[in-house]
Amino acid sequence: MSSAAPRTPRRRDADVSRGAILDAAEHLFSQFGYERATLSEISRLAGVSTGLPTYFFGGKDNLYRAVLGRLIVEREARLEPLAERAVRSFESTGERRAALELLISGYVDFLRERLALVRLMGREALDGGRHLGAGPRHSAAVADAIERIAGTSSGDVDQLVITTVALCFFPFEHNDTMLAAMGRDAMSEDFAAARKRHVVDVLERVLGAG
Amino acid sequence: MSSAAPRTPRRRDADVSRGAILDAAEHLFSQFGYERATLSEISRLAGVSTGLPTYFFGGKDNLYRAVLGRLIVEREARLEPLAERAVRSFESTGERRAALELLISGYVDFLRERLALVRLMGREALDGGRHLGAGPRHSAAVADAIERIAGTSSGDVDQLVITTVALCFFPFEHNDTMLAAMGRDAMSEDFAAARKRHVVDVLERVLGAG
DNA sequence: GCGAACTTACTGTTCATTCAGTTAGTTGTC
DNA sequence: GACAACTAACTGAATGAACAGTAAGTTCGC
Repeated sequence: MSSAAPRTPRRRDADVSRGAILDAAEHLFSQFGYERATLSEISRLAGVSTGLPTYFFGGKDNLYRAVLGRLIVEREARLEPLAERAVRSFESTGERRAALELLISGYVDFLRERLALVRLMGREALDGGRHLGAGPRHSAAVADAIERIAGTSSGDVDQLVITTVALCFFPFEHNDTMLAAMGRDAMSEDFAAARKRHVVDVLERVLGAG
Repeated sequence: MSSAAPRTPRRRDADVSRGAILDAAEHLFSQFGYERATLSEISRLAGVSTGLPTYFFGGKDNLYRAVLGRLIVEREARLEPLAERAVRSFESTGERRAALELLISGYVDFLRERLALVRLMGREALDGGRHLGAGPRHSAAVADAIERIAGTSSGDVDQLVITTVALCFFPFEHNDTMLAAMGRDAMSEDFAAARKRHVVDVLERVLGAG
C-alpha cells in the first residue's frame, strides 16, 4: 500500500513531497492570497526546489485547486458525522438546545482549527468562486442539519441557514480587523466558548418562537 | 468652491480626472483585488493615460488607500445620522422593533448600494487590514446604536454587535458562492427585503428575552 | 508664457514556467 | 547479491511576460 510508512525514511518520496508542498501552499495561499503567495516561497517553505510544485501539480492554478480540494474533502469528513449526530440527537430526544450545542460547538471548533478553510472560502467568495467547481460552497451537512432541527415551523429556511453560517464564520473572517478593533480574538479559547453560547442562544430563541 | 460645476466643461480638470480614477479603481479593486487590478486597466476604464493615476496619487498603494478612505468617509456620513435617528426613536418611544427596522433597513440598503465597501472590507480583513490605518474597521455608528438599543440587559454586548454586523454583511460577502449555490441573490430587491425582516426578527427575539 | 495636467515610451523588477541535467530508488538478470 | 538498465523524483538557471513606476516631452487653461 502506497500510504504505508516505510521503516527506513527515503530521501525521495513523492507522497511526502506532495504533502509538504500542499501544506506550504495552504498556509501561504490562505495567509497572503493567490497572487502574493509565490511558488518560490511555497517551495522554500516546503523544503523543495522551485520547479517541483509545477512538476507535481502542473502549475500554480492547479496547486491552488488541489489545496482547496483537500480542504473541502476534510470539511465534509468532519462535518457530516457531526451533523448526523446532532440531527439524531434532536429527533430522538426532541431537545433542541442540546442538538444545537452539539452542532454549533463542533462547527466552530472545526473553523477555528482549520482557519485556512475560512480564509480561502472568503477569498473565493470575493473572487466569484472562480476556483471552486460545482462542489458545495459551504457545508451541505450543516445546512441540512439546521433545516431538520428547525422543522417546518420557521418561514424562510434559507435565511436561517445563511444566518447560522454567518454567525459562525464571520468572527474568524474578520478577526484581524473588526474583532481586533474591539480587543477580541476569535482564536482564543475564551472567545470561542462565548461565541458558541451566543450563537446557540440566538438560534434557540429564533426557533423557539416558530 | 472647487466642486462647483463649471458651465463650460473643461478638457482638463484635475478634480474630474481624480474622480474618474477613483471610480475606476474602486470598481476594479473591489472586483478583482489589489494585485489583479492593474494600473493600466484602471487608467483605461477611467479614460486617462497609464501615467496619470501615479501622477495624482503617487502610486498604486496610495491610490488604493484613497479609494478606501473615500468609502469610509461615505460610510460614516450615511450611517451616523441613521444610527442617531434609530437611537432617538427608541429612546423617545421605547419601541424596539421600530428602531431596529430603521437601523437594519438603512444599513442593509447602504451595503447593497455600496457593495464595493463590503468587498474591500472583506479583502482587508483577509489581508490583516494592512491598508487600513487606525480608522474604524466597521461602522462605529451602527455598533453604538445596537449597544444603546440593547440596553444594559444583555450579557455580552460585543457578541451582539458582531452578530448584527455579521447578519447584514455576510450575504453580500458570500453572494457569489454560498447564495449563488442556494439560487439566491443578495442584490435583488426581494432578497434584501426578506433579509431585513429576518435580521430584525432575530435581533428582536434576542433582545426581547434580555 | 507659465504652470499644471496629461501622455508616451521606457526601465527595472518580479514571477511562473520551462527544461536540460542530476541523483535516488527500483527492477531485472545472471 | 551485485551490477547494469531504467524510471521517477528533483534541481536550479534561463526565459519571457506582465506590470509598477519614471521621466522627458506635449498641450491646455488661465
